[in-house]
Amino acid sequence: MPELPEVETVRRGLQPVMEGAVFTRVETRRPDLRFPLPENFAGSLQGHKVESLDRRGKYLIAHLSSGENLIMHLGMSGRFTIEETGKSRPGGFALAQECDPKHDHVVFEMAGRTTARITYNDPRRFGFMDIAPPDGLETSRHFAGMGPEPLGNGFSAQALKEALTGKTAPIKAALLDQRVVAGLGNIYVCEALYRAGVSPRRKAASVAGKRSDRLYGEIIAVLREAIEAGGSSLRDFASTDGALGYFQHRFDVYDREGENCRRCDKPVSRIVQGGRSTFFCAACQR
DNA sequence: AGTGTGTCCTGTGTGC
DNA sequence: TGCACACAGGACACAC
Repeated sequence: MPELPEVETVRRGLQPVMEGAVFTRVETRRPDLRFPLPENFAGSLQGHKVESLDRRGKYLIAHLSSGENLIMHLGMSGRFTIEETGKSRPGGFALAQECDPKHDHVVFEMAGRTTARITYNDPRRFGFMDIAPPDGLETSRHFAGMGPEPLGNGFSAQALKEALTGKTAPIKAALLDQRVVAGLGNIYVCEALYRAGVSPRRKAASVAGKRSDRLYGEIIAVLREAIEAGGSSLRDFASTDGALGYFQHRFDVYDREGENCRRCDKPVSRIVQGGRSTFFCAACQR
C-alpha cells in the first residue's frame, strides 16, 4: 500500500523527531524483516545523528553523521509510530497507538530537541531496512537503475515517452517498473491511467504523443493530490491513532470493481495483469 | 534485454 | 462455529 505519497507523508511525520536527533538506543526484536537486517545494524546507528531524512521512490533514507545511510522500506504493511517520551503528556504525533507488540520489530530511541521512541511495526514483514556506506547510495542495489523521481526535474513528458519506447509490455506493467519512474505502485498506476483515459492493456510503446503527455500530467497530478491529502491527514494524527503510513483517500477506480465510473457511469472493471489486480473503466480508457 | 511468473509473509474476508 | 483458501502487493529471483 505505501506508495510514493504515503512514504512522503511518513517522511514528513518522522522528520521533526528524526532530523538533528541522535539514535540513543536501537532495538531489533528479530534478526530479519523481509531480508536479514545488516550486520551490526544497531551499532551502526547508535550514537550517530540523523543529518537529514529523505525519500527516493518508496524508500526513506536517513543520512547519518557517520556518513552512512539508513535505508527503510515499508513494504506493504509497515508503519512507524512516534511517542514523544520527553513530554509528560503525549503530544505531537504521540498517541494511543493500537497495541500490536507482536509485530513491533524495530525500535529507535532518539534524542534531539525532544526525546522520542519510534517503533517500526510490520505484520506482513515485507518491509526492510539496510545500511548503505558513505557515497554508496546511488550504487546500492536498491537505487541502481531506479528511474527518475516523478515530482523531480528528471521526469518529464519527454522522459516518459523515451522510457516507454520499444516496450511491448502493457503500460500497466511499465508504470509499475521502478526503472521507468520511481514510486508508483498498483493504486496510483490504476488511478493515473484512469485519469489519462489510457487502457492498462495498451502496449507501453503505443502510448505516445498526446496520450503520453496526458499520462505524464496525470501521474504528477494524482501524486501531488495524494501527498496533499496525506499532509492534511498528518495534521489529524494527534487526534487519531498516531500510526504513520496510511491515510484515507478517495480513489476513482482502485478497489471499486462494479461501482460506477465517475466519468461515464459504466461499471468499473477488474482484470489481473502480472498477477495483480488492475481496476479501470473499459468504456472510457482506450 | 525484455518480459512474465513465482515467492516471500500474515491478517482479513469469504464460502462451505 | 470452524476450517480452507483466495487475496492483498513491492521487490526480487529466476525462466524463457
